[in-house]
Amino acid sequence: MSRWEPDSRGRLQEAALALYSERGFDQTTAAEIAARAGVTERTFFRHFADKREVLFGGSEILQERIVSGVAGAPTGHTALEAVARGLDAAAVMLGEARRDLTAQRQAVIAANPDLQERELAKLATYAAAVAATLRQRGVGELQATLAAEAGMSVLRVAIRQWANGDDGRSLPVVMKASMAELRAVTAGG
Amino acid sequence: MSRWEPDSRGRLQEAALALYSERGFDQTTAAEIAARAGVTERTFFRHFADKREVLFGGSEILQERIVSGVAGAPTGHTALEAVARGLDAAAVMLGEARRDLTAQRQAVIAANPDLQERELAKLATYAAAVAATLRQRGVGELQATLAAEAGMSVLRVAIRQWANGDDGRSLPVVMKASMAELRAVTAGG
DNA sequence: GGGCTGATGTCAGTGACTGTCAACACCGAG
DNA sequence: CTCGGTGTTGACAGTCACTGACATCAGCCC
Repeated sequence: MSRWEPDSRGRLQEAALALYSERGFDQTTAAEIAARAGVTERTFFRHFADKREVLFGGSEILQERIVSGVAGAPTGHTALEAVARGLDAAAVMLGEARRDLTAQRQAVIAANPDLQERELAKLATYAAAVAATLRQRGVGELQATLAAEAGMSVLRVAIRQWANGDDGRSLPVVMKASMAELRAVTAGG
Repeated sequence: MSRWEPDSRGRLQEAALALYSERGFDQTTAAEIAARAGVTERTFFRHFADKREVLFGGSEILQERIVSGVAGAPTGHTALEAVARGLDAAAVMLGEARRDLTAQRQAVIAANPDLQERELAKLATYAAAVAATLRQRGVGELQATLAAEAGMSVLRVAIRQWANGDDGRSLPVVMKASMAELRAVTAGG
């Protein structure tokens, strides 16, 4: 048997989500999260760069999925069509997660400005990666940036709608509908 | 004569921009900024909520200009056309600022992830205000959000291009060109 | 003159985050 | 099997962002 329980990182993520939900982000100290996970505060900061990052564990993987989706789009696709492919990939991955956990996480983020900042930063990172991928496909710098950022806006509103659970539509369906709205609004609607 | 020099807020902003440029954001303490401005650290935090906020002094005014531009658009205008009006207003206001100072500020922000997060948050605030204004004009929630966020993407890329000073175009002109790119990319280009 | 207000100074305190060193389970080489 | 390297964690001290509470004092109104 190990000297320590395994997966301290995962326990820290669970503990943080629970405590942030119960008391709120500001009223939770890193030491409390660590204690709940059975480790020390120092270990918390070895796994996560700061108090916010613990809520964004899977973001690298999600980014990779999105980029792969964009890169895998047929050559004939326009920039926005390629972005839509990436969003489909994201929707599939996120749709596999438990919607209640996603909703809980979104609620925590919505309750705190610092966490909202971090989420925006993550989406901006995705957008930059998508834009770089589009450029490799021959899209101009400016159009690549705009298409990628518009796509991330679509991603955000779709996730918000889906997590709210107002309707029974799956995330991929909501995502496609949101993308259609973007096309409508910029087409002159 | 006053007990203290007037405009401590303005002096703090100047001192912060200078020190952030010289040493970098992380290598500058709030106490150092305060000392350079001739006040105490406590006074710094009375004027600015945190170390980052000192770089975003005029954001409320800019937001007001953008919203006024959107609200003042003719009734017949589409959502995106109204957003373009707001961007024009922003371009006029920002275009009056010294481009070198804007470039210096952008360079400081570009060099630090925390400052980039704050900038994204400011743009998101503008987007939310614009979306609310669009909704008052009868635009649906989803389209209002997407049009507003796409507009803020245009604002960001236009400011970046203008601050870089690669060409001699004025900010309003760059802004219009960027908006045209957005229309092109979502129209199927 | 006297009290009120607003901006500032002073000081103590909390908590986020970091650097450093030690401890110890694990694992591969010999 | 033993030994040394490796990876994860604990322990501890330290810096700095940020806050709350109270004192100070110029300007203003009466």
